[in-house]
Amino acid sequence: MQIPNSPAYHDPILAWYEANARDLPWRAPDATPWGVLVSEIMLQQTPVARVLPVWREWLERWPEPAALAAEPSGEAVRAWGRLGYPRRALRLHASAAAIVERHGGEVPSSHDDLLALPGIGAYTAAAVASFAFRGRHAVLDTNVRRVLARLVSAEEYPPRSQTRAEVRLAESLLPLDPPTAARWSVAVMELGALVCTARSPRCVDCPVLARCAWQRAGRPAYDGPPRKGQTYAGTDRQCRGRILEVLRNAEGPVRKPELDVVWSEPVQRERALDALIADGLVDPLDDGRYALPG
DNA sequence: GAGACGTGGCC
DNA sequence: TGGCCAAGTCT
Repeated sequence: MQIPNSPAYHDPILAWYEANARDLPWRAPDATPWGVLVSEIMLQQTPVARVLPVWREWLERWPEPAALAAEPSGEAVRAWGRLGYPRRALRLHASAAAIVERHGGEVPSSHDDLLALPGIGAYTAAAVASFAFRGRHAVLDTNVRRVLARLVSAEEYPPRSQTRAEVRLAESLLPLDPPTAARWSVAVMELGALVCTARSPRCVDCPVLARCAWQRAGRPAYDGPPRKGQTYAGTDRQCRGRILEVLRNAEGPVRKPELDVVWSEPVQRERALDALIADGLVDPLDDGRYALPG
């Protein structure tokens, strides 16, 4: 389905955003591209409320990429705290180093240069290029995908994995003027986060309710294939989390028994520890102890 | 392209 | 209670 670039969609959503946007620090006028980049990595699969305090600590401690790059990667992992998916901290540290080496310490503004950084995929490259540099890029995150699925495709949820059709649709809806496109992108994301939510959407507050295809169709329930539910208890992921938590909370290197106590099943425990080492999240010392990477 | 990868809050 | 969900990326 092709929808022309249309102010009929743009104006109500942009106006809604002006009136309803959350006052988030990475959206402040004095937010730097580095601050935006850090926020985008932290916000991957992680709610805003949990990101806020950690983001403030990071930006105070490492106000620019060079400051982070100058520290051991383990410090990034430790400061990551309980945000989850700690490989993100490692990749952010590696990105900071790459920014210093390849871009003179300045976060690059081009989508291609951003995409080349570790931990930055299509979404994050588009988000940073848009929100930090006011560029014109299709920003297709889970919020935008859901809004477009409903507003245009009359589906309660978007497909399981992103399709070319979704990308084309998002691009076709992008305002022509780059700064306006950047504003539009963040506005649609915010609409998805606050109104057009996954469960119990607040349609009465929607600025484009009258144009919503899903609404006009009678809000039919999702009838596609079951969406993946992630188990956690008893998994390697939980085991890895326990091990890393010990290391984060320790002052320095710890002995093996201190790690062993967090998981009773030895085969899984060893597998998880080996995987953490392979991922670069844990450093096995010569003296047999374990530490966050140096 | 399916599966791995953390953590916690909500209904 | 427990499944679902949260600004994804990588292999």
